[in-house]
Amino acid sequence: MLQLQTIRENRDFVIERLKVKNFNAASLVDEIIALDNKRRSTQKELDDILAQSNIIAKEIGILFKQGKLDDANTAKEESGKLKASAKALEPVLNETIETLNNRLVELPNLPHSSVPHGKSAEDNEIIHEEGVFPALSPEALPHWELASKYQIIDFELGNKVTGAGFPFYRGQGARLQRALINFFLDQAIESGYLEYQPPLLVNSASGYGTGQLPDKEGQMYFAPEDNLYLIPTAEVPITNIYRDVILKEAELPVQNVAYSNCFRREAGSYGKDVRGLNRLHQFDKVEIVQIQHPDRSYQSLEEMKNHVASLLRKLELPFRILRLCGGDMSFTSALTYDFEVYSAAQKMWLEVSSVSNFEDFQANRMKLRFKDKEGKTRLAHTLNGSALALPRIVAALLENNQTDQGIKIPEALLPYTRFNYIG
RNA sequence: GGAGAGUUGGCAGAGUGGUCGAUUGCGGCGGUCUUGAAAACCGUUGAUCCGAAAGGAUCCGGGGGUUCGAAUCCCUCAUUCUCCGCCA
Repeated sequence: MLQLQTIRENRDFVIERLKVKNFNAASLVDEIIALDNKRRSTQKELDDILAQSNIIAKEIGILFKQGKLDDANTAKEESGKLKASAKALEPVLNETIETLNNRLVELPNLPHSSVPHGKSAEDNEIIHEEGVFPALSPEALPHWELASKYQIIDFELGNKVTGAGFPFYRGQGARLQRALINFFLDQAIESGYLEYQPPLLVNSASGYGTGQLPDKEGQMYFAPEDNLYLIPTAEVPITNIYRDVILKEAELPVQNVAYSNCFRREAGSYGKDVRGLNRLHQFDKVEIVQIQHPDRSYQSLEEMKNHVASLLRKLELPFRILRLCGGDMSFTSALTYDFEVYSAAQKMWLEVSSVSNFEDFQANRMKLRFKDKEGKTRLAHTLNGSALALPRIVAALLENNQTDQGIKIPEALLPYTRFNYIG
């Protein structure tokens, strides 16, 4: 969430910026400012009462010691009155704070000044494109058919055992998955990231910390018996490591990487472009997360962007980078780059990574801070990106590299697969 | 799953109803001394909110309660340790 101070001091600027996200913030912002004023005056009032009653409580202690029981009892009465008025004020204050917080989390992050205006995915700005489209014969197969031809991914079996969107990977398919995971992890480690293996279930405090809760609750699988959510991305546990943490400036940047299964209900997205590996309920992803000094977070964003680009280059996949427009960006992001690979048999661009700078939006919600050189406590910036999500990478690899001898494995993966062809 | 014991500041560890936001030690920071460093000595050292400041309020695992007053008493949840049971 945005900082109150920002909203208070830059009302018009906040409203202006959020127009880029097609969000009309004026009335919400004014309501927040009004609630904040009420909160402050109520708190002042309560603080004064408490201060008064603290003084009396101390006096009573002294009076008792001196044996002045009558005076003590008089003071008790007075204290009782103060207490009653404090009791009356407390719910007012709590309610105000609660309403204020509820309003505050409705306000999206401000988009960076470079974010293009726009309504939907069509308005995203293509900032980079590289690689060559493979020349496939007209008989080239989409990946779901290649998957069954070589018996490497079994969607039907997944339907039987679990349900749609939970495929089995088999033989060389399973080994390719494992190879990609290790390749991605090793590449990240080489770039200075520290590997974690996170829990796959998280509590609700973590869900709030990274912003999945409250608004995207329906997108997560939930285990009610234990009140835990299956993670939709490793971003959730990895970023929440730092919830309520104050880092030293010297510890920045924090660079973490984690492989995890990701679970998404994908409620409401049935029907379109969901064949094969294009959209799954359970998939594998390697995620990179950075926590950085506010002055250097955009530098980190560029580094992360370059890291992802280098992975796709090594996998020899044609790809492009988009700068998301205001309308297509997530609620929490200030600037997002999407990576898409070209899957040549489907003739479709598939999103395989999304790299974002959240600035202090997540950090404010989680109270993730650092102590700067002057000893001042400040909010840190958080960033994350997929590096990479597996299923669509696999889809593109299968489709683009199909040959008469089978599916050709790119050079960079050979040490990991230890086979040159699938088939 | 059952029984018992814990949870205090960066860490260790006092504090069982009254001036305790909290003794002390370590660590950190600043200084004296030194060519420099170490040692020694002196000082300093949590977070949040309100306030221009002075100052005030809140926080001793989370939440609730008792009391004029709670780190200290009660309830509840979480968590750690020990023992028993079960188990990859």
